[in-house]
Amino acid sequence: MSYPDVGVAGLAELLAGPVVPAARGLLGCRLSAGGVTVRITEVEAYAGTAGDPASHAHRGRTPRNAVMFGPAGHAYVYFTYGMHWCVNVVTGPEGEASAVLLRAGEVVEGVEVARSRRTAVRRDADLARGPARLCAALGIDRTAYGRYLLGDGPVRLRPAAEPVPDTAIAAGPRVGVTGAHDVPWRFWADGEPTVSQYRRHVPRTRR
DNA sequence: TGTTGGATCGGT
DNA sequence: CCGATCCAACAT
Repeated sequence: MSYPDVGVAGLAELLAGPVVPAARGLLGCRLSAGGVTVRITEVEAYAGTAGDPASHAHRGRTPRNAVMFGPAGHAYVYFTYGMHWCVNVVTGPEGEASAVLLRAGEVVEGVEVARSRRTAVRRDADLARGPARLCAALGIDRTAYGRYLLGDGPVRLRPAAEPVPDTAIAAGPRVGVTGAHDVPWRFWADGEPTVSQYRRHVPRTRR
């Protein structure tokens, strides 16, 4: 199965631009890896060093976030909470370090494979409902770090078969971030059962 | 070299 | 609500 080059080129152009339109445009796009394809239903935009305290690139370039400073269309994969992987699509021009976190998706191909990686799941809608669950369903880990997503590699991002219309996109504060609660940079396809549950960030007091 | 807490999840 | 479980980032 292949997609028209013109669609991929259009997506590349979108990702090379400002992060908020890129985030909105990623809704409905398809991400394939490890024998599973998801239709993206929820994302979050992160600005680079440009005053976004929630961004992993906020304090400048480090080995972990280095790929964010490169060209758009590459995967920024990070490990968190000692056990989970999450994936972002790098956006904007080189040096800007903006990215879009893929928070949730609907599994549209490879449901059985996804289920084999997510054995605790009951409903199909929960297979990729949450950023770490999405990576688990697709088998994405550190080996996907820095990969270009619009080529013929093992992790592929493709344009939406049916783009999510602007009127069907809801927005709200980002999940799990310590500050910037007033910035509505979480976007989701309204009414989708695959969208992750909103949890306000609660700092831990003890360990 | 040591300390701290995180763009989470699943079970209770 | 809590515990799991690693490691990046920063302080010393």
